[in-house]
Amino acid sequence: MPELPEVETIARGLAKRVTGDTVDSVWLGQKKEPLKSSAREIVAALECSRIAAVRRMGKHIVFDLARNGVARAPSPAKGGGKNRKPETSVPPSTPAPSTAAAEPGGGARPTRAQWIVHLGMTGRLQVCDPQTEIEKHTHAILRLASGKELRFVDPRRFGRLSVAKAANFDAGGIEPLEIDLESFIGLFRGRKTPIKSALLNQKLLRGVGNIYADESLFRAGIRPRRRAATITREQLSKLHVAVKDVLKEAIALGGSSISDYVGADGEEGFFQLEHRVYGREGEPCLVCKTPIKRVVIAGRSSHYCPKCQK
DNA sequence: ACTATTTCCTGGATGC
DNA sequence: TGCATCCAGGAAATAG
Repeated sequence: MPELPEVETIARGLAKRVTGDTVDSVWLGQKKEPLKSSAREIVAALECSRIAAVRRMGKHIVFDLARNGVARAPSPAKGGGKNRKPETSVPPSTPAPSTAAAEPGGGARPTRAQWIVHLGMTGRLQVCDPQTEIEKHTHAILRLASGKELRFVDPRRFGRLSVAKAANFDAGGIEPLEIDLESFIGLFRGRKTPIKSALLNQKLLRGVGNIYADESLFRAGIRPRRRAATITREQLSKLHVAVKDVLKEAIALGGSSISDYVGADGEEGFFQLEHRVYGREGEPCLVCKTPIKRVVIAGRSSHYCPKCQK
């Protein structure tokens, strides 16, 4: 379940492998759930674009795309949205025959767009050779000029693909690793919601998920159900540090993972930050030996030490 | 304007 | 062994 540290790790791995490469063609599966933008838009943005950069914003992976502004011929029928048959896809479209090539380059403005990938719970991006067997639940394949393929696989389909045409994707919220103390405290002012819910709210902080929310609250000594507005400045100050520390430690370890996580290459195996409370219901607190409690907040399992956290 | 709850998905774990 | 049930969780949608 990729949260900020895992996404950061994946984005770095992808950046190493595909930056500078060009997307020759795109195949999209027939399942519509993973697509937040239309298939047509996604294909149009990706095909013939160069991957200028790969980076993380919150839990999103952002591919910055660049392309010289040569007017391309309208791509051949993409199944027009409606009557898409199963196994629809975008044909291995060889770049449209020369309609544009003759253009003397005059007024060719570079265009910018972004491909946004959210991995959801089980999403993975693999960089592999074309002959690698296509896994079940593969929803997108980008064929790259280098000969490699970039594939999006997501069994549970909580992941999402979208494009931002003007390269103006807004991930909402503030990066937890960048926020200063006063802004951090300001996020919670006047909020009656449990602090745990506030931490998970991507419009406030972007990138904190269930695991790191629990771990941060443990380190700060705050119970997850505490109403955000009732927490003292002093405690929020501790939380500010705790959130950053937890995320930084996890990034340093290459992202932690529980089950569905696979690295950018598709290889298994990342070190896991030792969880002090997450998933440890009933086990002794590592500080005071009190059994860790589990409650449900906002539909999420929330773990805390009833003695260390107030 | 907020906050709380429900919904979407599949595979793995559990129970009988 | 087989089948049903439950659970995990991010974020959008819905309800209060």
